Amino acid sequence: MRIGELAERAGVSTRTLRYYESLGLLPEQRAANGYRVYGDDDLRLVEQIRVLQDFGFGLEETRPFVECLRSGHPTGDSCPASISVYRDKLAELDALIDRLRSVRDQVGAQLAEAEARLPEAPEPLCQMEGPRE
Amino acid sequence: MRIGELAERAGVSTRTLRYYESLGLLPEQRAANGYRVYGDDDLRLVEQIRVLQDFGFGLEETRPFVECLRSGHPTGDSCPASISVYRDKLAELDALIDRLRSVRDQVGAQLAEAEARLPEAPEPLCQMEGPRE
DNA sequence: CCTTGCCCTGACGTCGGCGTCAAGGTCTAT
DNA sequence: ATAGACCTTGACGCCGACGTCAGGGCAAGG
Repeated sequence: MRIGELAERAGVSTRTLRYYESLGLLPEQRAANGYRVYGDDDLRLVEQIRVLQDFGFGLEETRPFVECLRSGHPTGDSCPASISVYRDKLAELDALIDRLRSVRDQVGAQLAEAEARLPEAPEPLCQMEGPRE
Repeated sequence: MRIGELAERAGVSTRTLRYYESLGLLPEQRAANGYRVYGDDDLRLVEQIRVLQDFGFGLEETRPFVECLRSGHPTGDSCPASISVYRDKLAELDALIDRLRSVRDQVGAQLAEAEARLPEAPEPLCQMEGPRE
């Protein structure tokens, strides 16, 4: 399989695949004419990367998972290094969520306060009261 | 007050203040020698920007608040445009928090699953059982 | 031969919020 | 007069994950 097919099957651009390769996430296998050549296992690598990216992982954080897969393990998280990244991410997420909730509450309070100070025309579409015609 | 003093009082760099000015967030008042000149009300502008930034607002989102203050209102959120930004931000925060919670749960589930598949040496510091010496 | 469709490398652009350096002007104190 | 502390503009650098363009090669069909 060449890069275009892998890109389509994985739902990413060829540019993205070349970028992953430049980071060492994808192998550099080439055909005689210089074209990149991939197998089904490489599709699995890209899928693993995408799943983690959807979770908000940076590409560097996907590296342990990718290397785990490439070393023959059945899943990317079959290795201690991947587990460790999971744990770090969980802690990071918890901290972030807490911060965001705090911010949310503060913004909510500010909004309520500001609305209370500005109790003007919530419905500018109200009717005129003058005589009709 | 010149830019260095305002920067120190506001707890930001002079570069930051010039950047704000380039965005039109701060006024462009100059002394005869070309130096920027600020008043206490400008300190309030910067403080307003900083508070909102800590909440995760982008600089463009602080603009309504800044303009509200500059137009003479007692607080930056005394204007409808600011209220509107508050509302948008609240919705954005709620959506983000929901997404993050979902991700957190998924990552947590993946972690649990991976740990279950890899039930090896949780405590590598366990004692050896061979004969001593 | 020519087009079409794939592939290649290299390099600049994007977004936000500045940091940092360069090269110079201004004001104050000694 | 000169040092030192302040100020000015201009411009490049950074981070991440690519998008996009330029300029060219390879392979197959008509």
